[in-house]
Amino acid sequence: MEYDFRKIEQDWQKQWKERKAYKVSNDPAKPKYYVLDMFPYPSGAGLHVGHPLGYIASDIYSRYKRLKGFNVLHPMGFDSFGLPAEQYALETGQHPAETTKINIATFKAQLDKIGFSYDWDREVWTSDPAYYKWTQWLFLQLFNSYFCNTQKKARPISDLVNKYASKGAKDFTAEQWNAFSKKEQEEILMKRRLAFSSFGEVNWCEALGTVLANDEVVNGVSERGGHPVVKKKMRQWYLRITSYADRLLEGLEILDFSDSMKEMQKNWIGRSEGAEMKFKVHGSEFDVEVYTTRPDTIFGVDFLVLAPEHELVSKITSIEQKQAIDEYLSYVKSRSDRERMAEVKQISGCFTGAYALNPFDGKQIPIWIAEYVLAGYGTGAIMAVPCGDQRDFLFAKHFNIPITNIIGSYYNGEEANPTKDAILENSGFLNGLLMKDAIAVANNKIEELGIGKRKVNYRMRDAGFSRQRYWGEPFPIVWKDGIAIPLDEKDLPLELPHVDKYGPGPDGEGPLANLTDWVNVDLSASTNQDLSPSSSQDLTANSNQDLTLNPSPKERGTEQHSGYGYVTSTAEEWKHTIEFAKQNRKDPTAEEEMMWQELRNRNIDGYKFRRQHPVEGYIPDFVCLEKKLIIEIDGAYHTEEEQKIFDSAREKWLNEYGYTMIRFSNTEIKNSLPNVLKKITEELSKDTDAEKGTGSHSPLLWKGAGGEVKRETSTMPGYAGSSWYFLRYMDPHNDKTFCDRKVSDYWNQVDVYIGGTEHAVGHLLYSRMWTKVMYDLGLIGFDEPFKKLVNQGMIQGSSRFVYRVVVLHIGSDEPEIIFLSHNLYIKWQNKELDNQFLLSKIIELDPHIVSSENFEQEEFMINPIHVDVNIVDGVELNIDAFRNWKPEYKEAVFICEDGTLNAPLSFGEGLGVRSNDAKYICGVETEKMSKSKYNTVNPDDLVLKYGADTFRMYEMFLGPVEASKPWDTKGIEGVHRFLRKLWRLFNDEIKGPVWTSSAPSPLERAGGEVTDAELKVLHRTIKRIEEDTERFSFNTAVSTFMICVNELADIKCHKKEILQNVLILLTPYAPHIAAELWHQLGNEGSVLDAMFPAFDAKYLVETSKEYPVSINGKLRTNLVMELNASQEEAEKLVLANEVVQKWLEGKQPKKIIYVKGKMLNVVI
RNA sequence: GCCCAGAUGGCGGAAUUGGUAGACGCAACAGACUCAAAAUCUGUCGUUCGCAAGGAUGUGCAGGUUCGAUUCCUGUUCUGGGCACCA
Repeated sequence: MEYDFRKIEQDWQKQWKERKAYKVSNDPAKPKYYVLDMFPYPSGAGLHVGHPLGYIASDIYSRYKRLKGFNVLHPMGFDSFGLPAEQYALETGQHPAETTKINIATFKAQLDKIGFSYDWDREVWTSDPAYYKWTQWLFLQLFNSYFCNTQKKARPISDLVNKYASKGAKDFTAEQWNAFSKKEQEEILMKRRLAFSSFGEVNWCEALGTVLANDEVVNGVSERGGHPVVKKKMRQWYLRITSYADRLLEGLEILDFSDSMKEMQKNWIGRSEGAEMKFKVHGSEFDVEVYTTRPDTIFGVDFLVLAPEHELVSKITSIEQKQAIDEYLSYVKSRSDRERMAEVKQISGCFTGAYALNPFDGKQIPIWIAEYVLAGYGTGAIMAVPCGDQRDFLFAKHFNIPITNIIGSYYNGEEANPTKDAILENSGFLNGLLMKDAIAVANNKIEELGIGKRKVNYRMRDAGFSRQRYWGEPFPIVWKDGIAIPLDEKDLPLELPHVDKYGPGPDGEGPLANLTDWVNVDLSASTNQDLSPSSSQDLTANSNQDLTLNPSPKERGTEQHSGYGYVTSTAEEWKHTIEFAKQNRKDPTAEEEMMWQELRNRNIDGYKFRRQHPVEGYIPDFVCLEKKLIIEIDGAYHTEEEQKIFDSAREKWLNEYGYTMIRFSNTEIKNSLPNVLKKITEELSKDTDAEKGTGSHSPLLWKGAGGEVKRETSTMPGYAGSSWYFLRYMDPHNDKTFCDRKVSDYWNQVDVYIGGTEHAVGHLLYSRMWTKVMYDLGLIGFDEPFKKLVNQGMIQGSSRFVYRVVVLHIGSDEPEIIFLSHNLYIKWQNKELDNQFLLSKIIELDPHIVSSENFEQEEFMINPIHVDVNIVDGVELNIDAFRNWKPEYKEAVFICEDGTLNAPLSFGEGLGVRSNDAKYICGVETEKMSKSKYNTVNPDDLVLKYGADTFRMYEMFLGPVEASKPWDTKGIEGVHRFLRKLWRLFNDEIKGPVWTSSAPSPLERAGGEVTDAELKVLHRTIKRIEEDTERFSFNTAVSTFMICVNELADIKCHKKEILQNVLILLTPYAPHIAAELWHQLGNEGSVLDAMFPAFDAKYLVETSKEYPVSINGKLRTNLVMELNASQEEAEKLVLANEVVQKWLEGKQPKKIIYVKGKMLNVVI
């Protein structure tokens, strides 16, 4: 009987499905074990052999745990929101929901063929509304929580509100709090929420009108189209992960993650201890605050460096340096942080013309700006100590800044020395101190003088949580009066509306912004009638403050508000504003009217202006929204001192939102209108909207500021759904809560989590943070999601090449398509093979070609071309398959390894294969697996050809799970042979089963009593398989199985008592064949639930051993003796040994080392 | 640039606390069976000297510790991975 794996696998898969063999119940009576894979993103390309590696490993482990008696949760689902589906939709117009569905179906079909033990009843998709309802709900928990710095944990924001209302805070009293407008209160609360909204920089591409991900930006231009990309500030959502920095760091210590993984996370969090310190700017009111980890070097500071984006840059730059600084800023603008970090060696910077004063000795220190200082870290400014920091050193050298040496001979003038072991010199009160000790002394002094304080900094920043994209979870947030209001829980899920176009919305918003009907929330339709933040209902928001609202020049009042002059924020105020705007339009001054006629009629440079159009709570005279240019005409109303203050406050406010303001006097309008228009044109041509300033127009605040209720149009990023999915598997169908607490208490942490290293800092950190928040809020009972993490390595592609010979300027019309075999190509490259050889081959192919006179002068080029790895057997090309591969290769001619030609029959006789040795050998290179390199291998093909069991075992046999390795299909035969050999222990391929249930007794069936030798093989195998499986060493486990089967075959063991135990061991690895043979043996129950055989050491006990005997550490011979021989006995035997005697040459050994059970070493 | 991991035959890899380097498999070679092929089985298989017995040498490179180092230490070269809008 043959091993018909196709039938066997189909039958068993069908049976398991029908019997729900993988159904998992939440059974608290049994011990639990949770094995989880990182769920895949269902890409359109389907699976290649690299994907299942981790899945097979986890499947083996969970099946193994099941045999060990655990209730094993081993689910699978899909991370089905994401950019590729949206990109595909943009290109093809197909809705992501549709393509996602199709892709998932393909994935599942492919996975099922491999025979995984998933309970598909627990499948989750992140893009399923029933799932993302709870993603949105959890987002709201984050939104409604803050991080309590005393308790170091998340608490409901209502606690904070109560505290503010009763006790106030550092910056305000309870009375002040209660007097704040609702908007002011909300702004303060927003600064504490764990999910919060704020302005942040994004990669903005003007040409595409959209925000781009970092990897969509290459060298400052968009990956698609190559359009310029700049940094732009936009309102974004964030998670306050920085609050959890310390806990995320501490948590690592108890986790069973690889060191490199922990290191990556530590590095990412990037905790550093240091001090913040203020330097006075000479002759100005400003201070530069720097962050340093080395306050001990304070007397070595030779200059300060600000990040180019630092807010002080414009304020302290001297008139002489202004142009240089502006030029430098525009150079910096288009470069991303990553580029800036990548090109550290390129030194650039610019002197601001300003000087700071060293707080200790009053020394004047030049202030520079340079891109090596990043705005986002520390204070965005550093004190540069060239003798101690290499970057500062190079900078100083490059710009000829004198260097102060404070470390004596430790500094050699050639490079900086970051030592902490030097005794300080030239360092005022720190002189004579060891640097290490001086740090604390300096810190104390800084704090004592009140010029700074100790400060812990983190490289990690708060996690950007919004994307201006379509295919993600919509935020359960609406905006009203500039306040973010969460939807009520009963309005969840907020379903992603259907769109027809996937292009960006206006002003850099996502595609959802195009859906006007969806964005504008109809209040009457909402169940959340009052639309107030649910957790701050006890807010005694004082929104009816007696503010004079008119922001127009004419009736501007005198009260200040928010420190900016007037801000229109409440609906009530907004109504007034709009009324005023209308009024103003009807009642323009003569100058305004003149200006309007020009602006409207001229339509300057194609830009459209509006007059009396409300912007950010103000009504400017004229505004070009596209360019964010505001034109104000100073009328008779702007003479008073107070008005001037308001004007500047207003300008400041508007600048923060990215607006530029130019002012003209009425006289200018009347007398020199052409000049005015020229100025406007200049202003318009200056720089684009996007390149402008650090502030920016905020579409969201803007849209929601008008009293209307507008939906948030951003969507959540990919990691939103994946941050908590491991909990949903536990209780996937619960529509009352995200996961019942009882259920999560039972399944608890994921015991083993398997996935790639690419998620080391993204998904894993976010997921850990969410878990901690959920724990703090009492939603779950553990604060780390994954107990143990196993990283599967990448499987690389193994590319194959053919070498095409190209003859330049050949006389013939149609050049022949000729390929040169690999080793000949190498010889040709090394000039060991000349063109004459190639020539002779071409002449052999087509004698007529000789007529071409200049032929001997022709030049040759040989191009390596990727060839489909699937039509290459090892390195030998399947020539016929190649000719059929692509139409242009139909008539391909090969110069084979032995130099003979292989041409298609149509070329005439004598040009076919000349000998058996005429093989075409391909070149090999290891590269990333990708379609374009024709090196992908589809698991389906392999399963079809060899079966799922072979495929599973072969993937494991390739090498350690954690290691990256190239795929090579060739070796799969060996594993397949092993399974067939196993099969033959049970079945004679001709005579049929070795063992049949009709035979009278087990002993007769298989030839007698079980022998010690057989038991020894079995128990050694049990021991090794158990150990190897436990430590995820699946490759050695497979080899153990091979050894076991080889040995059983050698001793001709066909006994049920032995073999059925082997089958149980094998079940996790090759479930189908194990089930089939288990069944053939006449066993009743399922092998899936068999009991893992117990290892008994007594079968492995040995009494004697063949000890290796070394002389001076070099192995010379072996010696059989009692395993537990004493030192004396051993020495006696060793000295009596012939070989040892020979090496001793009559001398006495200096020493005889005897390690019991290991070896013997004679030292001469 | 910074951080991390790795380097063992023709190839994938094994060697679990320092103790017989190369398990297991692929490829290759020789042989058996066969008209032949496939399948299967047997043997050889790091390099090198030698008819052999047996030696020398060998885990990226250069050193060190040790009776003994793939394993520990120092330096060095190379390769792979990561460095926040990625599946």
